[in-house]
Amino acid sequence: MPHADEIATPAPMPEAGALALDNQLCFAVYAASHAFARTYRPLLERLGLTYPQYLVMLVLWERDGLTVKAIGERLGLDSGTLTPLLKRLATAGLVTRSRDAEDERQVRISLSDAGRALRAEAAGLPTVIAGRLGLDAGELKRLRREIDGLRLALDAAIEGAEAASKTDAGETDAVA
Amino acid sequence: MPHADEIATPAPMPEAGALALDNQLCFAVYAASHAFARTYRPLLERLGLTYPQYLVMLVLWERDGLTVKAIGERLGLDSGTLTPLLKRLATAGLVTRSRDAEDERQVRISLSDAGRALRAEAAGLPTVIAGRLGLDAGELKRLRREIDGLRLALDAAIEGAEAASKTDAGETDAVA
DNA sequence: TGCATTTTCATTGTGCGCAATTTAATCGGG
DNA sequence: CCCGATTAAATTGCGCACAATGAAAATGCA
Repeated sequence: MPHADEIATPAPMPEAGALALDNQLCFAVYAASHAFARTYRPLLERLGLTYPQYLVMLVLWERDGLTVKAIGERLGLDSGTLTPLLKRLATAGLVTRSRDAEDERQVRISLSDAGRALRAEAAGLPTVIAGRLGLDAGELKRLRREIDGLRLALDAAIEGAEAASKTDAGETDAVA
Repeated sequence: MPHADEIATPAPMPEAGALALDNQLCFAVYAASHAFARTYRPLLERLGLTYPQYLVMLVLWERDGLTVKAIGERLGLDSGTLTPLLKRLATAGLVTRSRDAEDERQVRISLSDAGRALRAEAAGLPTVIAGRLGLDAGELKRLRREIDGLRLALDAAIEGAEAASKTDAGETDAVA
């Protein structure tokens, strides 16, 4: 190798570090998302659910009988992800899948009795997680809104992203 | 296509909603993480990288010649994820994989010339994303730290999570 | 009405992400 | 020095996540 970099000092690049991992907001979000999933996993395992399946159940507990498309819009997932996931939920006996009689293109997802009953089992989960975070309800709400703002800004920017080659990045040299 | 299919099933659960999707901090983080990935994807495609591959490159650009284990600790990934990913990076000619002579168990990942050169191509990416977020550097830094705090709190709580059956969740009935 | 277009879901293929297991190398106590 | 325990990667299996494609049903417009 050209340089003997086995010496103690790290950082071969003394540069400011727009590319520094620890400065990346995207990595913080990526890592936090995995941390949530890791935290939920053992709790959801007792309910026989994966984390994405839990999200689908949250949607259905709010409004039963949605179409695959409606669930997908709520969660930002497409049929390629949802179709096999919903089939697994159906195999587990938590939902039923049936073609809509009025529009045979649509598949409606309905909770079974077991699926409805699972809601009580899951009711305590968010509070357990919130407790581990050590934040009060107000802080959690504020943070959630800020992070929702990130998603909204990114999704809004995706529209016309390829249309605009003009760098509208502005003058911030901040790091995301 | 207007709505008009909502006749049959109005909201079955009028309850306050610790389980309401829109109250879930975890879902906000989950959705934001996917939004970042969706935003980066077309930009990274030009570099021939996926988003996780980009994270590995960020790590290697900070310090070359790390072991698989060290990369995994930095990113929170295990060899089951990293081994095939690193093989793809090697196939793409961005890194080389070699057994450590001192400890044959370890595999060291070293940047190729092409891998080092790619750094310049990626240098502008974070600023592009930051521009789309419409936040200044200070806001980005504050948010990143708060979200890092979430990950730290969750990871800390994972230790002894199954050991402690006592609910030390405190008195908040907030929602995560 | 006829037919192209659009919508909805399913399918295929690639690439994570992680649990569980395997293999090989190293370490450590007797 | 030997042998069990530990460690690092690799492997296997399953479940997302998403692009691309396909098929069937509904829509719309000449």
